[in-house]
Amino acid sequence: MALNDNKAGMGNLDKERINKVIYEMSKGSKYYENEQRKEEQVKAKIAAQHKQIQSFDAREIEKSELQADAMLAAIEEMRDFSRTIVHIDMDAFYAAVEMRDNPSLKNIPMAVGGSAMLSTSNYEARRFGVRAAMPGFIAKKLCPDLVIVPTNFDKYRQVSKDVKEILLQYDPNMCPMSLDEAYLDITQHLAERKNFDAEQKTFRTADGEQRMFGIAPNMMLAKVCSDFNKPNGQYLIPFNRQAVMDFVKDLPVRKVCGIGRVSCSMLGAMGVVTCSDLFRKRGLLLKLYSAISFNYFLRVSAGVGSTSVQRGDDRKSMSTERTFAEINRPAELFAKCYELCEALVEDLKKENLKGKTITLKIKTIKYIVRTKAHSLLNATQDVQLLYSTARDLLRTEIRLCSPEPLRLRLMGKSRGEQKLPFGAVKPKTDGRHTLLNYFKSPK
DNA sequence: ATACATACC
DNA sequence: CACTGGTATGTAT
Repeated sequence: MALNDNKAGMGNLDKERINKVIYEMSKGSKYYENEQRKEEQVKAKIAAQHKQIQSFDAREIEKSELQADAMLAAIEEMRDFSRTIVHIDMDAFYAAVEMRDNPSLKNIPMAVGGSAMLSTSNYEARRFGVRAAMPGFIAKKLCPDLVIVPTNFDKYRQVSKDVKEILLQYDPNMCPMSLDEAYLDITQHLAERKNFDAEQKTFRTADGEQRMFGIAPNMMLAKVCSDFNKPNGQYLIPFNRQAVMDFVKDLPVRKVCGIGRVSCSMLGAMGVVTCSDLFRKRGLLLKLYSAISFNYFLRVSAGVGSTSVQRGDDRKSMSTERTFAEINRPAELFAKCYELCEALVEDLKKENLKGKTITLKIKTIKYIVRTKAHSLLNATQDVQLLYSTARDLLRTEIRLCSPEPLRLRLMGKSRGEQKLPFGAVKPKTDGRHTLLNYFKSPK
């Protein structure tokens, strides 16, 4: 429940005061109670892990270490310095666009979002501890002069599109991860530019946005780099093994994309804080984690990541969800359910897609989240069929609750991709957490 | 296949 | 007045 200071712009602020304000605003709320419940769950997981660790003997761990070393040798084989990968990240993107369009916002603390939730904040606001994913009303407590500008996605989409146009000149296979970040493989671009100084690569865009670059031999490292030297900095990891190992040596695992708050505490509980700790504890980690996770940890410890920048295949799911003031009367719950089906179908039709697995997501006023899914025999984009499926799932939930009412604050629908029958399996060069990837046959 | 958790922006 | 919304993926059953 404390301030997340993993990100940039939070260097010299009064964390203690900020955390106190956040706590005062949150404590006693249903939200806070749920967060505490979740924290307890994580603690339980750590305790279970601890118990498991105590059941291992030293010889087992040594054996696992040897096995891990063999895996590491295979990873080392795949180490590749032939590509130059760039990760670009538009700093405080939404806020930057708003400041561009209204310069009077430039020198005052400002954030984009609403009183319920902020998407991002400018650097003035960050000085007060105001940051992305913070509710606006808490931000206002931290910084009473904060100006909150409503989100204007269409505008950000347009700017994002303009920037992508430019990036495409550097890499036609450029891979956007969101409106404000992308990976590029500029190997080809560099080869075509003679006398190009690798240490002085710069991108020029006409938009005036600030942006960060990470330049490295792979995507994992490039992403970490782009977070260095904020704001508007760039950071390059030299293309040799020693430089990579030096970089990774003291790098906190939390900085690595894919290792979040929970994984970080689980690892921390066994003394793994930096990437080199992942190597140090490889014997133990092999025994504790799945093959997928362990392989990923080993790669991180070696500073090895994907070198293939390419857009993913088709989308795998599409969803719509909405938060609202409590609803508990069945008639209203069903009406909301129908409304969401309509909204989802509208989105499906925009992309001419159908769904096979319908998932109903609900969040109670205590913030408990439940999902119920049902797979149809055939994919559909028909509102009535979607609704009748979702309605049945909702009815079951209402009955399970009764005679108490089902008291909700959120409802959502999603549709899972129709599984295509003729998928071939191909080995994936990398993947954050996956070893295998499924090829989808074209529609 | 289903449910739930984690992670990312 | 008030703690999002969208997508992917891992883990467990």
